Amino acid sequence: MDDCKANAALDILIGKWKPVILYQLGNGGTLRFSELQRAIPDITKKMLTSQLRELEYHDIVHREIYMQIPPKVEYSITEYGETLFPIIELMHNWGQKHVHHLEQKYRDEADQAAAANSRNGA
Amino acid sequence: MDDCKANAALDILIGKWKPVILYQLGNGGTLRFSELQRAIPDITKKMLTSQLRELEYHDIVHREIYMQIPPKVEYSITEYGETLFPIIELMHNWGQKHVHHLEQKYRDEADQAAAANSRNGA
DNA sequence: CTGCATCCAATGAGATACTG
DNA sequence: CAGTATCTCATTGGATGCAG
Repeated sequence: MDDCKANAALDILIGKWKPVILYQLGNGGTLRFSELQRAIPDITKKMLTSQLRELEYHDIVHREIYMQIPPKVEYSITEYGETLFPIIELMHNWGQKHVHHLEQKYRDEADQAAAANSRNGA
Repeated sequence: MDDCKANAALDILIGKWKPVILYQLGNGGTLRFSELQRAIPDITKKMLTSQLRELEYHDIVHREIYMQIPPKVEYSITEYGETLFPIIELMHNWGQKHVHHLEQKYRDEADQAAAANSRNGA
């Protein structure tokens, strides 16, 4: 058979901001919408909303709405969502080594945006 | 520190066909361009080429060119590329469970909604 | 404060035809 | 056989403004 089930996991992580959001929530515990926005300065409201909705759909994050004025909404990782973290950590560690590996291989070449981005983030 | 290094790993797997290609190569060992194409019927030559090039750039697959007529090119996983497989397998297993998890979640919710409806005399 | 609607730019992906 | 070139369409991401 094919390995397309890996795509199921991939789908959840794909999206420019999903890993960062997951990191923030896995770290800060429960965060409000505005706190997330402050923690990830470059994200727009639209993106934050849509990415959160997708994660919510997949039962990775929980959305708690407080019916009050002004509105207050809190996001947190679900218990189920925690099971995703070992994978993220594995990817994180591998990715870290990989950056070195590529650097070594292409020492003199200016490399592409993808690798450059992850370096700039550090 | 942030988790953006996970993106480095993610970048490699992202792309509609990368996981399938990796699966085929991790499985069939060394394959020619045309063999890959036959193994993945829906892929176009363009996509196959571009995805392979990206994987090659990241040193995940090796491209062996035989200078002859007709041309012959063989692709295989590099030793380094092998180190990526534990991650893929983890994602695969998780993804498999996740499909069930989602099915159950949304089936249960549908059931509850149905039950609620009949209670309301709808 | 949280989030939706709209409009727009950039990228990804597919179809088809051509080449050494 | 193993690609490249070009064109088109779909999806994603981003900026801005409005609304409850």
